[in-house]
Amino acid sequence: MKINRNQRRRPVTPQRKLLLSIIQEAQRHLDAKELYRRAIERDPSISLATVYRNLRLFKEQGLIEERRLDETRRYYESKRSGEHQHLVCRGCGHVIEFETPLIRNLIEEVERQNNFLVSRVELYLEGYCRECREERD
Amino acid sequence: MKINRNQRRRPVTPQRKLLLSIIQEAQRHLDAKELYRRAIERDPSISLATVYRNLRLFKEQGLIEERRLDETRRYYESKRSGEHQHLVCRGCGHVIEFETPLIRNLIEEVERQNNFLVSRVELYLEGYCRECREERD
DNA sequence: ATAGGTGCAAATGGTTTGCGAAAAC
DNA sequence: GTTTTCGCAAACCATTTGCACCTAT
Repeated sequence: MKINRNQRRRPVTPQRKLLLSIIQEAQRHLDAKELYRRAIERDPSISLATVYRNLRLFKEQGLIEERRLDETRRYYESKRSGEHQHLVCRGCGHVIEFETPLIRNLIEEVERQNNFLVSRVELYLEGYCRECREERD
Repeated sequence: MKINRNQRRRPVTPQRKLLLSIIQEAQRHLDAKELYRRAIERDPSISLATVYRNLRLFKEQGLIEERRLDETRRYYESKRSGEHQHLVCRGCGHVIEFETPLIRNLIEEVERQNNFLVSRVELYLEGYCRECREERD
């Protein structure tokens, strides 16, 4: 049986421990630079390349999720149990997470209609939150 | 009254005509390089910078839609009437477009629950098409 | 006449990679 | 002792931009 990249032996390095714990403690989604900034406070010699390499590894191992919340960067967050999606305000940039059971129905319908097996779902909604709508008066 | 960028006078240049007609005739989503390749066949002196500048303009004017169908590039397509989403096969890379009324319900629920006004929807589904599933035997 | 567009080449910015030294197992 | 990772600097690649010239109105 072929052993794929994700199942290979993976040494536990201090850098990996540090990065993963920062991601898990974080309240918000982090991009690579922000993760690097936080990591450097605890290990000043860590490099940005290591951050990128390990983000890729964690993603392949299914430990974190990658999201695109704007046009430029990729954001990461620790993988949690509930499937959730994001709502981004064009006014203040605030990111709201939400869950809805309706998305499962939708996926089932799409799978049936297209004879497709869905393995990844990313729903991105953009608009205006209440505060930003009220401000526009 | 302030005139915003999208309402300013916009000369019709041969480059713009060419680019827009290529996008409208295209069956598939095009990225900037592919659009450039096709444009150069009809106007060998057109530049990639002009392609990018006009893609941005067309997008701001609402003539085309921008989508992310993979991790690297941005893809563009002519804006059509029906709201539709994309299903991308991880096996063969094939892109299936679909529509479903369920997504409107979903958005209404999300708007109600979060007191949010949604202005852009992007649902990205990834998985395996029938052919690619059958091949894995 | 003039605001706006074009082509070119250089810059930008997020991400990836080659390499020799160092660490994990 | 062998395999994998690390830090560094350079490379990559899609996209953007400064500039001098050109074109649509």
